[in-house]
Amino acid sequence: MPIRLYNSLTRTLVDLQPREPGHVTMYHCGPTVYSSPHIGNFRSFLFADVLRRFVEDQGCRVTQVMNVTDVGHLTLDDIEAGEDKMEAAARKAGVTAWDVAKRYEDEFHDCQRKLHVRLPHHMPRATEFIAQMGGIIDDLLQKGVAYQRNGNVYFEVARFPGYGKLSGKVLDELEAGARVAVNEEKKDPRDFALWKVDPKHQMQWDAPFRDGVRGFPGWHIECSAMSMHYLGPQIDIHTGGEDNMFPHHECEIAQTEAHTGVPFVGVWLHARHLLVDGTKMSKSLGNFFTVEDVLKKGYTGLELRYALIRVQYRQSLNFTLKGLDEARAAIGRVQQCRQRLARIRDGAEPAGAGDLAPDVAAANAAFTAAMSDDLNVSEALAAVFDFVGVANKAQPTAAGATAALAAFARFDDVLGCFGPEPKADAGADAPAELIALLPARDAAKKAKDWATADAIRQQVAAAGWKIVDTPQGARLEKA
RNA sequence: GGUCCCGUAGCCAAGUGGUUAGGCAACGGAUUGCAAAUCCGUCUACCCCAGUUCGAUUCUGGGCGGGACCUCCA
Repeated sequence: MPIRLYNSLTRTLVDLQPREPGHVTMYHCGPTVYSSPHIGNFRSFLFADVLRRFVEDQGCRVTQVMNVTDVGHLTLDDIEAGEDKMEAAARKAGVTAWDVAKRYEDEFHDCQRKLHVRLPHHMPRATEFIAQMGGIIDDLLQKGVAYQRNGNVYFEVARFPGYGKLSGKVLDELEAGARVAVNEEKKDPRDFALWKVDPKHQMQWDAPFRDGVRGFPGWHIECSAMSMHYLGPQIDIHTGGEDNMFPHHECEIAQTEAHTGVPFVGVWLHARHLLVDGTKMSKSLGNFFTVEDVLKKGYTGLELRYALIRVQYRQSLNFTLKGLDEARAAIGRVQQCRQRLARIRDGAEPAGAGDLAPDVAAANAAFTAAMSDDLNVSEALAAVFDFVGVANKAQPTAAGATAALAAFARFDDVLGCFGPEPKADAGADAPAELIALLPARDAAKKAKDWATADAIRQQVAAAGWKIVDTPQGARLEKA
């Protein structure tokens, strides 16, 4: 079944057709490492992760590149002062911009691990691709689509007819009242910087192109350089947050295609921003959460991951604490089901005669269909939960249970939000002294000595576990 | 001002021109010595107004409400 995706460039659903059959190349606009990653960032990154996992699930090899932007961009407040976000963060913390970048890059990777992200094959830093950026700038200058003024290099938008095709921005209607800083150097206000010169800037490099002046790269050029380096001039998929569409991706297209002369990206995908409590997340509203903020509240990475992927990427997702509680309950329902199946498979619980094969096939088909439909995770989850209901009602054979478990393993391989298969004996990891209590509990129950039975239950509960009574005797589960 | 998205039961959220999505919560029941989990049942909705239609939540137009982008932003 082909994977249908919504191409932002054409605003249509298209079948994913990799340039090289069986191999999909993806580039994702990654984090700018000047502050702690927040849940909004990770909605986008988890979307990219789920996309990669599903493409792999469908039998394609994937090569995935995500950049780390460790060169700062101008802040709104500090534009006048010529200070960028990383340098502002560095100044406030009393360290260098390089220190800031390192610290937050580490934090980003830590969050990736905690949210069970399958790591991209390459995660290059912008600062390590200055030479490659220079090569493109040099070429654009030679081709006459870029020009230099006082050392600053600008891309001349008027020389690239396709400018605006992604974002739909009409060239001569970019609102005069908008935040377009007046810049006398530019031939046209829409022209964007490829290289900037500012002696006050901490991060500086000798110009990596002919007749250039020492400075630092513009914001957009890094993605062109890095994607081209790893994936060649044409890539299958490029993702980012919806805010990246303009100007960032528009500029990427312009400079890359002006340089290579061929279409840059097969399918552009943009993730919708999430809302928190129904409104835009912002520090001033007090509804701003970093990944770490959420984990500190006691939620697991899986729970946060579930909450962030459960809505299709093109819909705005309303993130709430209640949603995290729902995620916890939903994951628990799946894991409970898997554990029972594991017990049946391992003979810890009597098997029945049910052959789940048709149900497994139906669930897999429904899941695939949902995910193939522009990554409709909500519908895919519905397929998973429909199957939970079927499995819970069934009395499967050991083979049937095994097949069902394989289906769940597959669902988790794609979504990554349920966790590993629970052990058949969930109490195996319990402290030995608790396990030792179980025979006494069974004996007490048999003797109808409820006082002793309850005392044992309480003792176990105090240690963070719980007793589950079954026809096969009592067993332990993590509370 | 320009461009674009959305409005589904208590909450989250799919989907469809006519046949109860799903999750969470709540309530009732089965099961259990008591529990947990599970199962059964209840709650069965599509912002408002027009239009098209045999029939609209689904299409069209208008309104109201929320949100996004218009060179900080995932």
